[in-house]
Amino acid sequence: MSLGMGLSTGESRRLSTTDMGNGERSGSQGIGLSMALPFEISGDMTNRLDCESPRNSRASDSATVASQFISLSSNHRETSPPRVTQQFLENENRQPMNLRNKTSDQPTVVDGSPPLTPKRSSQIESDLHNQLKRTRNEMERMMDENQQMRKMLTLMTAEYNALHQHLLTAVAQQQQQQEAMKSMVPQSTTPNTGIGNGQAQHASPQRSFTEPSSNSVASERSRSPTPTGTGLSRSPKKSKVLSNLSLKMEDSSDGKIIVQPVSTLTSMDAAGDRSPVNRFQAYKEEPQFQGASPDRDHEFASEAQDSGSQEEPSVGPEQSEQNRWPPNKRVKSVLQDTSVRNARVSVRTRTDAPTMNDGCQWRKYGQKLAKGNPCPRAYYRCTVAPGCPVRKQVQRCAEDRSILITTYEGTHSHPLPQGAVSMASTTSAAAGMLMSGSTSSSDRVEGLGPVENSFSLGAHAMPMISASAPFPTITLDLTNNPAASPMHLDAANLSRLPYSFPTANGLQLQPPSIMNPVQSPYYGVAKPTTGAFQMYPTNPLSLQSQGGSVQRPAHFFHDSVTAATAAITADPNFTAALATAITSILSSQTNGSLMGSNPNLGEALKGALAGHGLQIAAAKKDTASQPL
DNA sequence: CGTCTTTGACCTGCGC
DNA sequence: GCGCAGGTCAAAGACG
Repeated sequence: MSLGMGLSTGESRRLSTTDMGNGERSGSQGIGLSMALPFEISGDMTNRLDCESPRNSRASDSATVASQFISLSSNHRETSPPRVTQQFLENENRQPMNLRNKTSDQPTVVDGSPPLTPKRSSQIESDLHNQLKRTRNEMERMMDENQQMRKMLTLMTAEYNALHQHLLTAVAQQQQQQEAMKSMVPQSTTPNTGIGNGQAQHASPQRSFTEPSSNSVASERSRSPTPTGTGLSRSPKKSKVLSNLSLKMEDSSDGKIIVQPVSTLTSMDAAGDRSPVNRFQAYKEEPQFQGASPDRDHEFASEAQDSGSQEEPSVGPEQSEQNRWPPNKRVKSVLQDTSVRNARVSVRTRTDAPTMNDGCQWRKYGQKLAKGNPCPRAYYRCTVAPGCPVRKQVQRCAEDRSILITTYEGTHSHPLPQGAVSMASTTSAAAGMLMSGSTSSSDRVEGLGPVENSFSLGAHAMPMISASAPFPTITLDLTNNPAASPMHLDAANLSRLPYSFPTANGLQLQPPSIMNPVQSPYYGVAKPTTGAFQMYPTNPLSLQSQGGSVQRPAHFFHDSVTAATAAITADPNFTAALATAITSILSSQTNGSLMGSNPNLGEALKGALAGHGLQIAAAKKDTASQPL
């Protein structure tokens, strides 16, 4: 910002004073200050003339003032309008001289000079009268100038304020971008957001946004007697290194972070034939950020040498690299930002089964009694692939023990089994949306305290983004579907569900054709408020947070489709998640599920989405999908 | 015998 | 610094 823009009146005074040369400042501080600021000139001069002229019309003073003003004006020609200065100089030079002549005459009377004749006296009187008249005119003109200057000052002040606001806004935006970048940097290296069936891509060593795709050494340890050495121990050093790593990546990023949904393919074979999973990928516009970052790789490689764990022959290079990382450290150090690390997707289902059959294989590695819940919490690790970092926690709801709460965390580093794709893609989309967090406008969730990555939630908002934990959690509540209670929820059944997809924006998502406020567990009304959405629940039972501590009133808000449409189209993250969820639904077409029984539904959905600029990825899991 | 589960101990972060 | 709670480890036992 230039100096002129940032100058308030006070600053002008200060800077102008310091701008002055020493000579000018030494003898005329008071005047100098007023002279230095062009906007103050008229007022000060008016006062000075008003006071000094009648009372003490000493020519020397006036001459001094004039000379001072000359010197000061020459020092502030940038800020003093030349026209005013020039006029003032002319008048000022003229006046003192006249006054001096007049005053110099007075002593002659006292000193016994020749007495004034009446003619001369009247002449002097008329001169004085003229002088007074001229001075008054000058004063009026100066006052006009003063007014104009003040107007200018007002305008400049307004301009300054506007620019200042711009500056503040720009700074705030820059900070937000940096924050977003911070949270997106891990994603940029890990397109496999959430628990989707993303497979590590060779082109870009990837790490989960929740944890950096560790090949769980601990898991390997349990299977192999080979000691993994000191690398397994929790080491603060690694945390610091990785913390620096994040910063490093951030610092080196000058370009613009782009967050966009990316639909990639995962493969069951080595070539990479993958099922469609919608993922949010933040990447730099610079190509190197889409791939491996040399610096990052170097960091990882050097650290990996320290850990000294073994490399799984069957896994890819990036995975083997990850193998060398103690899983705990990767979770807690790479992702220093709480909005980035440990994003979770919680699925609430009503089932009697001990765990939800989501198509994956899990190995229980721990059980703990959590406070406030008599039901123990079980910890599972994905065992589909040896190094898969995905973990899940299974716990029954304290209030309703028929409800099973399954919380997923991490990214599968392997192709998912056929039956796990639907769940994975859904939770992946939810996690991706959660991590995108673009519409965060509220820091608090009702009754849940501060949220790192919460979303717009009004007084009656539904905290589907759970903030009870220090990790951002998105909850997919599937408990209120009558058909789902009780039911054994497997992947196929999940696909058949009339989707109740509470998004990170708090907008309940359901396929349009089944979005029925009566039948559906939720009826979400999207309200585009300041770029975010508010969700108004209709069924309190469906609103149990994971902690079960939030009681929310049931409200029916039958808003217009227009509002929902506007809300949907306003948020690219939501649209992406919407497309993903629907894609997941459509993918079940091949299984003869909901969509299969309603062949027109798919086309209707596609048409509806196309109307919003969305495309539906290929439904078949083994075929390539199109980017959303 | 290999794999999985159980469970007490340990580690870490956080609040006071 | 201490205690608490969540999360993880890893030895021991169970099971096929």
